[in-house]
Amino acid sequence: MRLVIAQCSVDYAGRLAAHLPSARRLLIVKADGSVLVHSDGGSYKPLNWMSPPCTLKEEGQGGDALVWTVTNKAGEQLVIAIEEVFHDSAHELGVDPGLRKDGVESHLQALLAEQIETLGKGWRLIRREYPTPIGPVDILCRDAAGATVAVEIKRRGEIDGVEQLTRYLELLNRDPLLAPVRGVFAAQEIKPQARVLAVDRGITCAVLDYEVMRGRDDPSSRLF
Amino acid sequence: MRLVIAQCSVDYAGRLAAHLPSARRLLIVKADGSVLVHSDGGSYKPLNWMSPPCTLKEEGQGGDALVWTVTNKAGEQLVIAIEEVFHDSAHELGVDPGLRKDGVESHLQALLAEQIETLGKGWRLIRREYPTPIGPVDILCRDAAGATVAVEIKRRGEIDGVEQLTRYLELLNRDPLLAPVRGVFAAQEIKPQARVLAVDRGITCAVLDYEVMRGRDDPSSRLF
DNA sequence: CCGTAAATGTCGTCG
DNA sequence: CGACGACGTTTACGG
Repeated sequence: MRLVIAQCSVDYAGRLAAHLPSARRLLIVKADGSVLVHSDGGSYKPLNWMSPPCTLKEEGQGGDALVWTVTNKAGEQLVIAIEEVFHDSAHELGVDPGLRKDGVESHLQALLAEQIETLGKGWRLIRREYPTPIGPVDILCRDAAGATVAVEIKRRGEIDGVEQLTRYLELLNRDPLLAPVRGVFAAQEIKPQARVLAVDRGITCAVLDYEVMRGRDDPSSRLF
Repeated sequence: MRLVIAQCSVDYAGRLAAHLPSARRLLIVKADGSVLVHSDGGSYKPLNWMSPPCTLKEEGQGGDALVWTVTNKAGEQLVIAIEEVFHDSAHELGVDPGLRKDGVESHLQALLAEQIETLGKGWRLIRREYPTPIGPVDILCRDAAGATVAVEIKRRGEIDGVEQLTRYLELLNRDPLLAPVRGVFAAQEIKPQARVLAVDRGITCAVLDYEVMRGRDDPSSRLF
């Protein structure tokens, strides 16, 4: 990894065109050739960048002036005109062992499938990821009376999720072996507008308590 | 901006829990206190990070060992345990003038409004960003026969966009001065599932060629 | 400040 | 390799 602090201007020509006027910035060149241009604020997103795989060509322009041209397979180009370099260092980092995550939707889905009676006493799981032509339904199950229920799970329940569940319900209800199928929209948090839309469509809302569900979980299935 | 190359392990506890085993990594501390943890590969996204506003607390553990604790307003924490430091430098960068973009959806919308006959001979623009209670319709126009048409524009046409247009159409069709209103889903690229859904709902799909439209553009309206 | 829509989204997963 | 959905999405924009 190479770190450069430099006064530079940047142009990107690819999926769109973008331009950065001259200023002092951090340039990062990673081992895979990718380049990031960071300012001293904003957030984790660089001002500009080129994703790997790509190649960096460095050309002198006389004096301190340099031009870096970064090109990827698709022909997208990032051109960095360097006026002055204030810092330039290289470092060996090696391969990163990578990130372990816990608490995402897939885990919520696994927990709810295990503990389907969270939604109602006597409920039984049919299957997770029940396939339909427009994609899998998170959970398909039967309530105590034997009626089919489709469950859509989100970490944060917003309008999109209600739309998604609505599409599944429309499709599932065309299947005479399953119909009538009703819907449950389950999330750790449900936005007011999503709840209004769900209720308007006859969909039940269920707020899930991740910590409680995790507490009831079989510990062998935990990540760490 | 401070740049540190260090052997470190990282834990994040916030919206989810995440852990990074010990490895050599780049740590960036920006002027606003935000922290990025980068490996020597991947892409522009850090392995882990804390967005501003946040505060960094640095504590010695004896020897080279250090612990950085980064906390934000919501109580989310990023804990970086540093075993060994290989590089540590600070740099003044100043405020960045920011990025200028060209070729995003707003530009596509402007071009299509200018060249509305791309969608059909004799079509006339009513207006861009036609307001409705649930948000503005990208373009409202009339076809050669004088029938109202609502156009939703995307760079990449996916299911979300069809849903969005469907909501607009439902609303617009309640207005007796406009009804019947039909829909056109216009994008540089339309995904198969989005096309299926659109056609099923009687929405016409139109694939836009940005380069061709740009060639026909009035150059005075360009950003640069 | 909240809600919605866009993004050079990026990233995983599954066909 | 493409399609699809999640994301600590982040970010910009409007009310």
